[in-house]
Amino acid sequence: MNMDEAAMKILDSWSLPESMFVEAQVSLQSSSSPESSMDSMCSSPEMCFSSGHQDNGDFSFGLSRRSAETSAAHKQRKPKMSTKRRMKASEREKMRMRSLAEALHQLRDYLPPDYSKSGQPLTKIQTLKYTIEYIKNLSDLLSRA
DNA sequence: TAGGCCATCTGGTCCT
DNA sequence: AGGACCAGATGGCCTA
Repeated sequence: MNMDEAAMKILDSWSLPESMFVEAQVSLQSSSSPESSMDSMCSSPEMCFSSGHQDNGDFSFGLSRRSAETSAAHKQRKPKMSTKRRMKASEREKMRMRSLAEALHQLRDYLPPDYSKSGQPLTKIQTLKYTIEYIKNLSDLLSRA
């Protein structure tokens, strides 16, 4: 396989300006002002995004480390959080997940269009997987240069 | 209609 | 004590 071709392919799509970083930071900031932004951005879950779908999910991380702990913990109940504290925690969690989603959306913009051939936007998982692949390709390229 | 994706809520642990 | 993080549950939307 011709390395120059590969290089051109990758580098051609590596055309996002630095301003993307600025934009990213601005939007992250704007989405992190708690009360004000919380429902202006998404008054309901469905309003937020409904991105395209194309599953390919053979994702098997070792994610079950807590199952044993939690089942044990169920037996020894902690006193419940106060409603106020629970609500605050929910808000924070919502913001945290939104900034995560926002970051993923931005990350998606950095991937070459080749990765979304279907014309539909990449899912979160696809974005992560393709990003890994993309970085691998770039590293490979650099190491051979 | 089933299945995938997503946002949100919740209760748990860990850390400061 | 309270914030951050995590994972399971839930319900809505969308597409094949």
